[in-house]
Amino acid sequence: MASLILNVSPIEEGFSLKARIYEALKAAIVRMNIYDTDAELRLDERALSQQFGISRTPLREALAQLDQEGLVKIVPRRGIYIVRKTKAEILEMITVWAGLEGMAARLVTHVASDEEIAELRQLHENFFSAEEIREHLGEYSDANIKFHQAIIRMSKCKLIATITDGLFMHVRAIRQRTIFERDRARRSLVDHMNIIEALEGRKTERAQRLVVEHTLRLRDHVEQHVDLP
Amino acid sequence: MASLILNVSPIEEGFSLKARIYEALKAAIVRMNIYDTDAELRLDERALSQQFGISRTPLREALAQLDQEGLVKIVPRRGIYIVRKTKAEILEMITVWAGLEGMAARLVTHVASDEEIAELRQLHENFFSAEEIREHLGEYSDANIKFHQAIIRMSKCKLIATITDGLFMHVRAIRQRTIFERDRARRSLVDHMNIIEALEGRKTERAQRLVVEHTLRLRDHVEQHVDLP
DNA sequence: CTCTGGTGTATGGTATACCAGAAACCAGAC
DNA sequence: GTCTGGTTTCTGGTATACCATACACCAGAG
Repeated sequence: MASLILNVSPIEEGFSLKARIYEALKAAIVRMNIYDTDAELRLDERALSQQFGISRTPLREALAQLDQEGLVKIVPRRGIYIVRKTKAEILEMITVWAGLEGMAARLVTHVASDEEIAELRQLHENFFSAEEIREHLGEYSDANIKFHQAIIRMSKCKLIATITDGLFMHVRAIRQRTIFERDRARRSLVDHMNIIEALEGRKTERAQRLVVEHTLRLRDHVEQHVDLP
Repeated sequence: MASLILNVSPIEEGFSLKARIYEALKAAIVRMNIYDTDAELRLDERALSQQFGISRTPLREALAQLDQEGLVKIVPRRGIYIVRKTKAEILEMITVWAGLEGMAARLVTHVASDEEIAELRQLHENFFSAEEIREHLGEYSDANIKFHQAIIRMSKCKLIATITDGLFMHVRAIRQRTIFERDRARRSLVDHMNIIEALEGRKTERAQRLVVEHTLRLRDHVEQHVDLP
C-alpha cells in the first residue's frame, strides 16, 4: 500500500514569508545590473506588496534586512532606493576581502589536509586548461572567484566565508564593468600557481602574503580601470 | 533680541522608535554579562513592547536587526533568545579581527601621516605609564582595544572599522572571563612597541605580520585559558 | 512674473487585530 | 500509574488601518 503513503511535506513553502521575500528581492537586485542602467532605483513598498501578493509587514522586514546589508537604503519619509556602491566603497570591500582571504590562506597552511590542497590545484588546472581553450574569457571572473572561495572554505573559518560572501555579492555586481585584459589573466594564473605552491609547502607567511598582494593588485586594477561614481 | 531666537531642534527624539529601541536593547544585552549568569535568555515580544510602551511592530524590527547581527536568535513559533556565542565562534571572531587589523596596519604604512603614527605612540606610552602605576590592571583590556582601534582608524578604511566594531561588541562580552596574566600584559606591550616601530618605519609586511601574530596570540590565549560552551 | 503660503498627496512609521503553529497541560482509557 | 488524545494557551507571523511628515502643486498677493 505504498501508494497510499502520504507524500509528506513537499512543502516548498517551508520558510516564512519574510525569508522568501528577502531572498527574492536580493536575487532580483543582484540580477539586474544596476550599474548599467539608468532605470529608477526606487522601490515602492505598497506596489511591491501587491506584486508579491503579501502585506507590507513581512515585506518591510525583508527590506529592513536588505537595508542593513547595504543592498538598499531606506530614507525616512522619502523612499527606498537600491544602493549603487561608490567606487571607494567597492575598493574598501576588495581591501577587506584581501585581508580576510590572506588570513584564510594562513589558516589553510595549518588546518587543511594535503588532499584538500591537491583538490585546489586540480581546480586551478581545470580552470587553466579551459582558459586556454576558449579565448572567450567571460567566465574568468566566475572561475576566479571559485578559486578564492575554495581557499576560504579550506580555512574552515565560517565567519570569513560569511563575510566574504556578502562582499562578493556586491563586487560581482560590477564585474561586468571590469575591463578584462589578457595580461591580467595570465598574471592572475601565475599568482594562483604560486599561492598553491606556498600552501602545499605549508609556507604560512608566504601564502598569506601572496594572497594579499594578489587581491590588492585586483583592487589597484579596479581603481585604475573601472569607472564608477 | 537674541533671547528670542528659537532654540531649534533640541529634539532629543530625532530618531525613529525602531532605531531607539534597537540601541536600547543592544546596550542592555551587551551590558548584562550573559556568560556569568544562568538567567533566562528568552525575550518576550509582548512584554518588551509594554515595557517600552510601544507596539510590537517597531520592536520586532529592532529585534530582527539584532538577530541579523547575531546578538539574538529568533526561533519561529518558539521564542527570541539572547545568543551565547560558543567558544569556536569567539575564536573565529578573533581570527577575523586579526586578518582585518593586519590589513589595517598594512594600509597605515601607506596612508597615515607621521603625525598620526606619533599619536599612536603617544597613546601607547600613556597607557604604558598608567599601566605601571596601578597594578590593578582591570582597564588593560579597554586600553588594549583602544590601541587596536586606533590602528584601524588610521587605516582610513571605514569598512574594516565597521566590521571590527561588530566583532568587538561580541568579544567584549567575554572579556571578564579572560584570565589576566602579568606576563601576557608585558608581552603585549612589547608587541605594541614593535608594531609602532614597524609603522613608523613604513615596513608594510612587517607591520602586518606583527599585528596578525599579536592578535593570533590573543586567540590562542583565549583558546587555552577561557572556558566556554 | 515671482514669491509665499497653504493644502493635497504619497511615503514610510506605528499601532492593532487576527492567524497559525507548537508546546504544555489535563482528562480519560487501559 | 501510565500512556494517549485532544484542548488550551502562549508564541511569533501576517494583515490591515491609521498617523506623521516631506514634497509637490497651486492659488493668491505683491
